[in-house]
Amino acid sequence: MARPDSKARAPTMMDVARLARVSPQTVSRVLNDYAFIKADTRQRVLQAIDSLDYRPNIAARTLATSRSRTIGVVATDYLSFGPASALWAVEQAAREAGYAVSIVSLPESNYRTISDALQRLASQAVEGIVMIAPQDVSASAAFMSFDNVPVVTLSSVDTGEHTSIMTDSVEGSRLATRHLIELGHTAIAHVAGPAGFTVSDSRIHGWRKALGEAGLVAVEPVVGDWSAASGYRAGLKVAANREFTAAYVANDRMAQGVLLALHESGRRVPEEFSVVGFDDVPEAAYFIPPLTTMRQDFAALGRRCIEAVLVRINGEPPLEADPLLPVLVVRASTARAPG
Amino acid sequence: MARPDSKARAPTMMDVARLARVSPQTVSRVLNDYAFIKADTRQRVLQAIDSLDYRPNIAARTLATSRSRTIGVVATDYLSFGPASALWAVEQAAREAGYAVSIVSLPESNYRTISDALQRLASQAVEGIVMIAPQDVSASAAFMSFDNVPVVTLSSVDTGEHTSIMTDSVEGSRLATRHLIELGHTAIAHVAGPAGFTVSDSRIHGWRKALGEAGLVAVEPVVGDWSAASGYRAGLKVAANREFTAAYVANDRMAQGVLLALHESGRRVPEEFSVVGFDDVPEAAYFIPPLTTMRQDFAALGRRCIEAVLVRINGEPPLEADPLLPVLVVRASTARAPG
DNA sequence: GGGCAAATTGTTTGCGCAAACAATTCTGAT
DNA sequence: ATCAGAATTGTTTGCGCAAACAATTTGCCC
Repeated sequence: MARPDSKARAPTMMDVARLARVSPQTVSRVLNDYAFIKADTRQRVLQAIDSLDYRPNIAARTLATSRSRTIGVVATDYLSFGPASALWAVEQAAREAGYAVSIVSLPESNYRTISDALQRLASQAVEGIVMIAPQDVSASAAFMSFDNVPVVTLSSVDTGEHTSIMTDSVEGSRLATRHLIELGHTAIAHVAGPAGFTVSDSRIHGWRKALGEAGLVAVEPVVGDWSAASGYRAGLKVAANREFTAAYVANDRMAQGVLLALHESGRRVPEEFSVVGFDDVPEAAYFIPPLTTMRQDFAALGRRCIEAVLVRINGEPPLEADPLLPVLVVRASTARAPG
Repeated sequence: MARPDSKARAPTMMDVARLARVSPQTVSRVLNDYAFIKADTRQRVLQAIDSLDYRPNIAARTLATSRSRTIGVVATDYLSFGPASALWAVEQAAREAGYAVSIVSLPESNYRTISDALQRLASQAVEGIVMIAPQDVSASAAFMSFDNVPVVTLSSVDTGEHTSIMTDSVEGSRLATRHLIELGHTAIAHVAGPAGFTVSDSRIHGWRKALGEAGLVAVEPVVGDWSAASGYRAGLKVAANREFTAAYVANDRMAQGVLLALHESGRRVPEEFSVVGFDDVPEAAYFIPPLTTMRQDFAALGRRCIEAVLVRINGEPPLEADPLLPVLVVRASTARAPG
C-alpha cells in the first residue's frame, strides 16, 4: 500500500503548480479542459498531477462554483426489483453525465420525512433531485419549497407542476386484462396494490376499463400491499370464489403469493385458472408455472429521470415525456378459459 | 410554492448574523451546539435562521473543517435482495450517525472500475467507504492506496488488512446440509454460485464439511450464476441424476429455478426431493413449495458496516466482528428422504 | 516590420464556513 | 469591594478552488 505520508495533508493545486512551474490557475485550466493551453504546459501539469497523485478537492470546487455536480435521490423503497433497478439506472446515468449521486432513503414516507430528506439534500447543494416515490404523499411533497432545485418524480402522478416519469399503468392494466378476456375469461378478479399508491388506482382503472369495453362486470378488487404474503392472502379469497377463472394481479410479487394460494386450494394453473402479473421481475419466468406479466422497463425510467433533471438543471424547458408503455409477456400461467 | 427570490443567492451565515445582531461566528456556534451561548442569543439566532430559511452550506463547512460527513458506498449489485437490504441498512445507519451517503455502483467489477470508483469517492473527500462487493477482485481492490480513507467490505474474505463484515457461509452451509442429512438424505447435490465469489467457495466448503462429517461423498457441485435462470438449468441436471434425493442450493433465487426444474421433471418436492436454499428472501415462504432456507440478516450486516467505518473514522482500533451466523428456517421444501 | 487579434499564462479576489485567538462580561469566593 | 476564573461574544484568518481581470506572448496580415 502506497501511503507515503499518512499524516500529511493531500496535495493541492498549489503543490501541483509549483512542481509544474506554472500558476495554480493554469492547473485549474488543465483540469477543466480549457482550450488555450500549450501542449507542453499541459503535459507538465498532467505529469505533476500524476506524480503527486493529486485529486481536486470537490468541496472547494463546489464552494467556488456553487455547482456541486451532485444529484440527490430520495427513495422510499428500493428493496423491490422495480425501484432498485430504477435507482441503479439513475446512478449509472448520473455518473455518465458527470454527476455524483447522494441518496436518502425513507423508512416511512410522510410529509415530514420527505421534507427532511429534501432539506438535507438541498443543504448538500444538490443540483437536482430524483424522487423514487410511488406514494401519493410524495407527489405532493415534491412541491415543497426549498430553493430552486428541480425535482423529478418517478412513477407517480403527472401533476403538470413538476416532471414525472412513469409507466402507463392504466394502459398496461388494460392490455393485461384484455389478454385474459381474449382467452375467453369472463370472471376476472383483480388483486390491487394498497391505497395511497397512485399506481394502485391506475391499475384498478385499467382493469375496469378493459372489462367495461368487453361488457363484463367488475367486482371489488382484493387489496394487497405488494408483498407475496398479501398476495397469498388475497389468492385464498379469490380461490374461494369458484366463479373466477382468472386474476389480474397488480405486481409479480403478489402474483407469486396468489399462485401458491391457488396451488394449495387445488386450482390448477393455467388449466383451471389464469394469472397475469405486472413488472416482469427476473424470477417471473421461473414461477410455477412461469408467469404471464406486463414487462416494465425500469432502467429506461431511471435514465429518463436523469435526462429530465439535467434538462431542468441546464435551464431548458421541462421535458415532455410520454409514459412508457409496458409490454405483455405471455408465459404458462395463462390459457383459454375452462369449459 | 414559496420561492421568494428565485434569482437571489441563498442566505449565508452573514445574513443570519446581521438579522440576529451577532457575529457570524456566534451563528456558527449555535449551529454546532457550542455550550457557552446565552439562551437569549441562541434564541435570536435560531429565529433568524428560521425566518431566513437558512441552511448551512455543506461544501463550505467541508472545506473549512476538511470533514465531509459523508460515507461512500461502492456497490457492484443491489438488484438482489441481499445487497439491496444491506445498502438500505447502511444508508439508515449512516444517516442516524449524521453522515450522508454517496453511492457509486459498478456495472462490472474489475480492478479498474473499482479503482475508479474509489478515486471518485476519495475526491469527494468521503470519510469512509463501505464496499458491498462480494467478488474476489473487490477484496483485493480494497487495498489500493488512495489517501487514508478507511474501507470496510461487506460479505467478502477476511483478509485482516481491512475490516470485513460477513455472514458465516461455511457454517451456514454446514447447517443447511446437516438438516438434509438428519432427514435421512445421503445423496445431496449442491448448486453453487459462480467462480470469483468468495461465498461460492465458502458454501461449497460448508456443504463438503457436513457431508464429510456424516461420512458421505460429495460429487462436483453444479455451478450457477445466482440467477433463477441458472438455477433452472442446474436443476434440470440435478433432476436427471436419479440418485439425488436432495439439493442444497447456494441462494434462494437459484433455488426457485431448481424448484421449477424439478416440477417439470416430475420430481415432487418434498415427497421425492428436498431443497434447501440460502438467504431467506421475503418470497421464499411463497415458493411452491415454501422454501426451507438459511436466513441471513442483511440489515444487521449493513449496520455493522457503518459501525466499523465509524470506529475507524474516529481513529479507534478496528472492530473485531465475528461473522454473523445464519439460522435455519424450515419450510415445506424439505422432508424425510423417500424409501 | 508594425500592428492587431488570438493564444497563453499570471494575479487578485471571494465563495461560506470554522479554527484560533482575542476581548469582554459575568460569577462567586474571598 | 476585589479578583480569579469561567462564561460569552467578537475578529482575523485560511480551507482549495475558479471567476474576473490583467499581462504577456505568438501568429499572421498587409
